[in-house]
Amino acid sequence: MSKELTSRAEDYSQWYNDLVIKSGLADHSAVRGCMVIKPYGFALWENMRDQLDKMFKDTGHVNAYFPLFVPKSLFEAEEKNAEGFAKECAIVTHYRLKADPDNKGKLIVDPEAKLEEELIIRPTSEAIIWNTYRGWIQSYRDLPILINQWANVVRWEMRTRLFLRTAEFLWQEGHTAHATKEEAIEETEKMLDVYADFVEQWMAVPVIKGIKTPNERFAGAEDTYCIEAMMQDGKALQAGTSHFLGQNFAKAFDVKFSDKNNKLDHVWATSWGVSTRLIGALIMAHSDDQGLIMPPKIAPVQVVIVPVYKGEESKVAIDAKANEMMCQLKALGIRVKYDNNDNSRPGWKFAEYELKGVPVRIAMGLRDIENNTVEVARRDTREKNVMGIDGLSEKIVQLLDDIQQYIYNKALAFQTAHISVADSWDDLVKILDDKGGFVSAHWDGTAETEEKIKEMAKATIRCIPLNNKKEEGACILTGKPSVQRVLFARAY
RNA sequence: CGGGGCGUAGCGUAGCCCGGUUAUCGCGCCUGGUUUGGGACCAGGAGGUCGCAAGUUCGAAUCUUGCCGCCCCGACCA
Repeated sequence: MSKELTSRAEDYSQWYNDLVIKSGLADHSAVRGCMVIKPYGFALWENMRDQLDKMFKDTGHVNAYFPLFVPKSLFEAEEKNAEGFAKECAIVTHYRLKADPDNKGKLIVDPEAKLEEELIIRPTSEAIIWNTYRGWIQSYRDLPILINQWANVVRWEMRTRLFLRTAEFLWQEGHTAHATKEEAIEETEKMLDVYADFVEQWMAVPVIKGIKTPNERFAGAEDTYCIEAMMQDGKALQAGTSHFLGQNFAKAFDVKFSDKNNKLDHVWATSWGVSTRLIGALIMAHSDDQGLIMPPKIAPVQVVIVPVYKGEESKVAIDAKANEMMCQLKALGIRVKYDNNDNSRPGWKFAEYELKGVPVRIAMGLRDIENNTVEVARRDTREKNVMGIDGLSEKIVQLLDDIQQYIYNKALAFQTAHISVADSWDDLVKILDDKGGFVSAHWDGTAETEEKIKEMAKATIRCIPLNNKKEEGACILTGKPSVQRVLFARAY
């Protein structure tokens, strides 16, 4: 493995790829477009998943699991949804292989084993879930249903990138059913808030909450709410979506309930999801040319202790002291690793844990044993300080908090600095070209204009921010009247 | 699917234009030793269907044809 990471300035995209692979988060696999999530990457995902799962449960949701396969007839039931996903579906057509008579040791698809009805590998689970809900819902007393599932889905993307866009990815998808429109909208907004809280407070990535334009809406939704994050190269990344589905799926799957007055009505629905793509957001929001920078709250390892030996006898003393410190840190709930592997030297370990983004590194050598100190280095600022061992654990807890706050503030400052206002077409293009980031500009509200802007400036409307201030203006492209500004950006 | 690049040891590569002993070098790996405060050093060692297939040739990593795969830029998208 080469020591050097491609720098962000040199080639941002290459930096990202190098970083994912060299830090041990994930690797390309033998399957086109599919990645192997390695233990370090999966540990990160588990921490994210566990926290989200807790937040879902705290808001009244329960987990369930639905099949990977969706019969084609169910898949096509909600027309817009089916149409939206049709061109990126993997399809199972057969259920058996057999020995190839012309080619010893090889297998062929058994033509006798063709399925009567093709099965779609879920790109999302609305169809199979709403088909199931029909049997669960008769009365308003059966509502609401607040279910989440942790699953994998497959979307046959033309071009893939580790974490950001893979053919198969892990995610969670919430699917809720409600008696009233108001309640469903409330749920949609509530889950958007959960996502925003998680991404900001746990991942330390500031986001902008908003609503998608009809063009950018989830296929089959009445409204798509989203959180948008800003990456260090000035490109936006959709970090999570929460959809108000209206009665579309209830109508497609004939899911009705009797209200208190025995009046029959279709059920109101929401769905919401975040995926392993969040890991991509995390990497691109915080990391630097030395490697990853993990937010302490979800870092697989929060503190690493590196011993600096000098001769055999020092090992005994340092190991003892380090183990004692590790116990104290663990007692405070800190995820700590003591790396006394003697195959690599301290300098190598320092670089390695910086690459992996471990928030705090403690180096402990003979010098420290004598002085009752350690060297504490923080990954975010790369500052090093010699600190006394007494009362260190509590200081480390505080330090982890400080780091979490610091990287959030840094990302927020970057985001704020990358929200620009444009009042002319030339300004819009110039800002997108030179600086990147979000550009707040007027838009006449038509899909045609949106499409044209996308073609001409390669920028999409990321969202109409929630609580957007109403403001009379002229569309940046057509000059037609506009009632508010929207956020444009080039995006992942 | 269009444009560009690339496939040689676990990783990164030289050799290819102009065919010819045993395929180069670095990292990593194994054994032993010395080391350890920012990616250690010495000695010895292992590791290769040169992406696959066919062709040309006395002889192919090198030339020809076909195929496969990957990466990057676009179109599609979370």
